[in-house]
Amino acid sequence: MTISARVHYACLAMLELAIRRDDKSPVAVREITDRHGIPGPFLVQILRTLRMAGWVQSIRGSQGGYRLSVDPTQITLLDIAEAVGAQEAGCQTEANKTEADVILQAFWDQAAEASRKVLSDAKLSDLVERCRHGDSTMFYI
Amino acid sequence: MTISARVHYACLAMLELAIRRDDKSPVAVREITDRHGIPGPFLVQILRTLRMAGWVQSIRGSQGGYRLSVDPTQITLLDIAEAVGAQEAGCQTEANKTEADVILQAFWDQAAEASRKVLSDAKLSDLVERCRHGDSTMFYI
DNA sequence: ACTATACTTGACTATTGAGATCATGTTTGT
DNA sequence: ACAAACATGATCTCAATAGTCAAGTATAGT
Repeated sequence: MTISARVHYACLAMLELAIRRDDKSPVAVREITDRHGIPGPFLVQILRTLRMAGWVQSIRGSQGGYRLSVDPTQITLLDIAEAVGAQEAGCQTEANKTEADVILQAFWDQAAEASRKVLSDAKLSDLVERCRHGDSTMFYI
Repeated sequence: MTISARVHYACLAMLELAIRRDDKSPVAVREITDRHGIPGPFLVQILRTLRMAGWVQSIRGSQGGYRLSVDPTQITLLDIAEAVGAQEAGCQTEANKTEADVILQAFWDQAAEASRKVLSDAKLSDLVERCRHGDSTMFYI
């Protein structure tokens, strides 16, 4: 599971929208790019993907912007990463013929699964909480 | 932890050399490439890296080849992957300024650590055993 | 109705790194 | 001497990521 800038940006945007989901007015793209230093048109591209996934809603026109349209407890970092196209870490060599290939592949799969597990345990709502409490300290295993 | 073809090939080569470490004569590059369908010059490039890591020894001249020069119980898949340059999955955006950045980064790190853990538990000697017993079935957690 | 603001869409460019190859040189067994 | 086999560095191709541009559409506020 490779975390590209695209994935990171997508998560930042979702987090921002989740934090401000009770605002009266929607969040403008500009506000997100300014706060996090994301290239504007690039974020728009990413938001489009998120909209097609049904997770954000866009409001056009002046005073427009984006709004979260799902329950933050139902979305995980893994969901977001996969939606914007993080690719599997599994090194799929076309035809695994030899036994050694198969054995190694099993480990690659297992490693990929381990990181997927971490990300699928991270609910968007948890991140919101963490941001609200200014709790940027993490507990590693 | 992205598993590139380079990493996969490196592990295949190390595994092959580990299996045949008690052979009288060294293993020729040609034998490895033939068995696993690895592009010849590419494998040579990888073997050079492994030699510089001190894990294989090259014997020049006719009847030459490669030989494992370390104890297979001391080398893990993670070691090999890092030696040939698997890059961290951690998406290091130059300056993590905002708190959201820091919080997300912690998850990327944690995910990377999870897959590193899997690979660091896989000793080369274990793989050799598995190959010897024709045991290509894996036990997922 | 006009206009500024802000999202929509699709095409486009640039940079990077992985994967792979080539040519030429060096070493060594027979 | 000859051939087999490794050594080394340069080079090439291709795809994906990161990022840009331009022309268009919708809406709020006046």
